Amino acid sequence: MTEQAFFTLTALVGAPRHGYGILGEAAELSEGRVQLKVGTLYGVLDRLVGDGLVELDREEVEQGRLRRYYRLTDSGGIALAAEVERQTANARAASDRLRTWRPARHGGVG
Amino acid sequence: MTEQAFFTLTALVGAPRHGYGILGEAAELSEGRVQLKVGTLYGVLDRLVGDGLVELDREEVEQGRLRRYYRLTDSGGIALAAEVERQTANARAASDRLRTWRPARHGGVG
DNA sequence: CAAGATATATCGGCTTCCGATATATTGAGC
DNA sequence: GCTCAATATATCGGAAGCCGATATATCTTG
Repeated sequence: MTEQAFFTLTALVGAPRHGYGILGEAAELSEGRVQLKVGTLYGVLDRLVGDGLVELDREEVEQGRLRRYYRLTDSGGIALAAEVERQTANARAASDRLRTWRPARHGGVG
Repeated sequence: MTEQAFFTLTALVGAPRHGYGILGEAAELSEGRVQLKVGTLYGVLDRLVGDGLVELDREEVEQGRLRRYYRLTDSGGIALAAEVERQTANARAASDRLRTWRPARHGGVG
């Protein structure tokens, strides 16, 4: 799963959101480590819908502008939870190794 | 940073390794969640060397076969540590949200 | 000689990312 | 009315990156 898909799914946890709203939500929950660009978003959404991880919730017209809301599916929630565990395990594996690593040294004992 | 680059850097923490050895090491430390394929490895290594995150350590001839050992640079270690923090933060953000999510429900209160 | 493991390296197809672009509405400033 | 910016959806093309296939070469097993 790509980081963009990961943030899209996370943005949809709890409440359906429309495309443009996902951008802002992803930026917020990543605290500036934003990865989602408008040129990426709709391709990601199409793929997630195709994979059954996300589905269309409803369409609204707000102040003349169309809003297409998407919703996380059960599969999407499960896939996201699995990805969280995977990333946590990966980060821990690297973190454990880094504890024994000394900066500015190569093989030195310090 | 891609997951393949992440595992390559992690495999090089602590001791220099040659390309083929990185494959096995990455498979071990990911406990089967292996991402690194032989067709990916050398492209990843070239990019990491180009970015200064990894450098050539030495070349050996073991039983007639060339072994090219790579070593993590200081920049590489710092970049890996930053990536670990990033992924940990991402996983936590998603995890926090998922705690409030109920499977097999859409808007239900349970 | 053939097959499999080790070891490096390249190629092409595919997926994905993302800036640019297009379309359309609302609101602010002149 | 016109321009600029924000909101909102959508597509296109270049670029990056992944990975199966392929090539080369050695050693071991049969």
